[in-house]
Amino acid sequence: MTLKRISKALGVSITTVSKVLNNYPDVSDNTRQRILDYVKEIGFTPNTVAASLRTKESKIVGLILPNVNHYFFNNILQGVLNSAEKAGYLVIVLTSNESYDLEKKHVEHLLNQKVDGIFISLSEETYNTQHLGSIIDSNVVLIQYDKISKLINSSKVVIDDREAANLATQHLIDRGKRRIVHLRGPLMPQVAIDRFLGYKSALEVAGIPFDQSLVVTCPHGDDEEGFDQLKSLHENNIFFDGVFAHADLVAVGALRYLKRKKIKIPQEVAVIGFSNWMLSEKITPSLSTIDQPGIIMGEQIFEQFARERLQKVSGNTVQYQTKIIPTNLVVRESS
Amino acid sequence: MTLKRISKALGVSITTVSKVLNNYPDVSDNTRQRILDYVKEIGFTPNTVAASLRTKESKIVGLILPNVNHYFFNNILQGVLNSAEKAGYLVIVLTSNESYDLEKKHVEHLLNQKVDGIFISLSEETYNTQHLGSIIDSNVVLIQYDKISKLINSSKVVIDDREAANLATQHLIDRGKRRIVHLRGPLMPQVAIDRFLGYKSALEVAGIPFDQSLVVTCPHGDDEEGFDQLKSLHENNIFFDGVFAHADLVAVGALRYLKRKKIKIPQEVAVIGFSNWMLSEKITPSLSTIDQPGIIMGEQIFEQFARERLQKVSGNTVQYQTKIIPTNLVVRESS
DNA sequence: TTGTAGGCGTTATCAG
DNA sequence: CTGATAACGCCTACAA
Repeated sequence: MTLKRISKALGVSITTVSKVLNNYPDVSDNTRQRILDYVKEIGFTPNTVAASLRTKESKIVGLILPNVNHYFFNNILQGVLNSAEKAGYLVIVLTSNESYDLEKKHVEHLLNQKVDGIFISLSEETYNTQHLGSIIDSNVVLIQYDKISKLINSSKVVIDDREAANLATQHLIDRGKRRIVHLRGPLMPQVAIDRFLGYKSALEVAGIPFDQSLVVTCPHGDDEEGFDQLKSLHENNIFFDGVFAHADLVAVGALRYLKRKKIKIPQEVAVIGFSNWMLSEKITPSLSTIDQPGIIMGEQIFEQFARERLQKVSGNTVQYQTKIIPTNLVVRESS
Repeated sequence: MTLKRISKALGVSITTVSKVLNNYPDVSDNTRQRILDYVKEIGFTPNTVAASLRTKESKIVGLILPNVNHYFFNNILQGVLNSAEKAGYLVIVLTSNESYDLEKKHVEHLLNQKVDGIFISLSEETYNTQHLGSIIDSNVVLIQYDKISKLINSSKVVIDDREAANLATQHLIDRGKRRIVHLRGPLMPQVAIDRFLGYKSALEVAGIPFDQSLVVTCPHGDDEEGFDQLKSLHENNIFFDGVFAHADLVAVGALRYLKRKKIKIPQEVAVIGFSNWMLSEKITPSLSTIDQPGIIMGEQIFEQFARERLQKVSGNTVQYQTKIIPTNLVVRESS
């Protein structure tokens, strides 16, 4: 079914049908009603593809996630989907699997597909950002979230990782801990750096000397790493009474080691994670952590997009904004 | 950048450029190379929207999930994304939130968008299936997965819930348990019914009398329900030595109750869940469960689509297939 | 108030 | 081997 067929069936022009469907005022009530009735009767809805070829507006956005098997990114997805649905937008979802090549390929694909916006959290491999430049050149709205490049001019939605890590470390210090291990993320991405800096600054404020031997990396963020790293510290007789892990799963591994060694949690060693995965409240002892409100972030990502898009089509100058989403300390049994 | 601009820049026709880009053989090597070089130089890629208006092939599929905050559906998503990426397809993701109205709206939206295929797991509210009929009428490939309607003629990808539940119950029986509680899902959807039937048939085969008082529903599938239902059975002095929960999270709640009451797991009561969530191996005691291979299912969903799509465009008659994905019993500490 | 005509960027047919 | 031409379905200045 097309406008053409409808116009033939009713003996009016294609234009008139189109006008009615797009709520143009210059159609007589009589004709309008006739068309509306017929359209409803046959259940017609216009071909979005043709419309977007013409109008250069697809009502589709692309969301690139580093992966989908992560609680935090699920929530981001959920939040974006919520808001997009309300605004009548469709969302194309892609995962970069932390690969720069894939990420770049996805961006190109989305650009060919003429999406109205692209939301991206950079892969851990991404240092070259010219694919982000090409988004901007294509006049497509770019929103960076979570792992962002500060050098690229766009709206951003992030959490204050440094502040959050500071909060977590501060909490352990408040519990009387002074030898706090930091199981940190990989060396490069900004989030891992920021969390490390937050950790360091909390120590500094509390007048606790920084000890490099207490900081070890857990690049994959899984529980094996947490287990192994804590084990090796322990076996090397490095004393510690607190653990701040860059991810809940890593903290779970740490807890597992402590339990195996019958080390009392939190009396002897207190543990705090990062992200507030669903599992962190289900385990024993339940895990203290930093709650990253992923759903809210996802919603904010879309809101930013909608705002910018509006500015763009109404010819106003586009205002980039950086939204910093507050995190919460969640205290449970492990600290 | 468009074909037109390229053709002008090189002094050839639009047609020729298009032919080169689509690997038509009837272009001289010389011209072909010239065009290829230029296209690469300026980094041109054709506008997919225009192409799909013309070819009636969008290279986009729609995936409707009941929700994204469920480990199983995440894996489905992951699997579909994997296969779609390889085949050069884009995936629009939507969640029905178990709402029939939303589901129907999403289907219409996808149809207007002229997607090549729609993959759907029915919401719990869905009994009317005429929106599925309209997918078929639109000549769009429909693949049903997980929660399906048997009445609708389409390819299907499911797990054998009945067999899986039978396996789980059988396992508890093998462990010497005879009074096995079934924490079942809501009354209506087929999956919950099938799991219940599997439970029942395992008892029957083992010659254990079925006791209705051991079967209670946990409609939301969260851990509170598991906890509460087990508590109420226990407090009503209903004896049991095994628990088969319809979801891992429910089983987690059950474990929590047993631990609180210092009931020995698995000696006094053995527990098995369903789905193999990530958390089920992280908790103590780790949870025995049925592994639903979501990623494989997702990949199969896309493969089915690709197969059917090929049959359709090559003019062959379409063969509907039902793929039953085998599940695995995962034995851990709780049983 | 209604309709004509041109074009969005691509692909497919067919003639040269 | 190359290119002119029409068409996909819709929107929108502009003319009637």
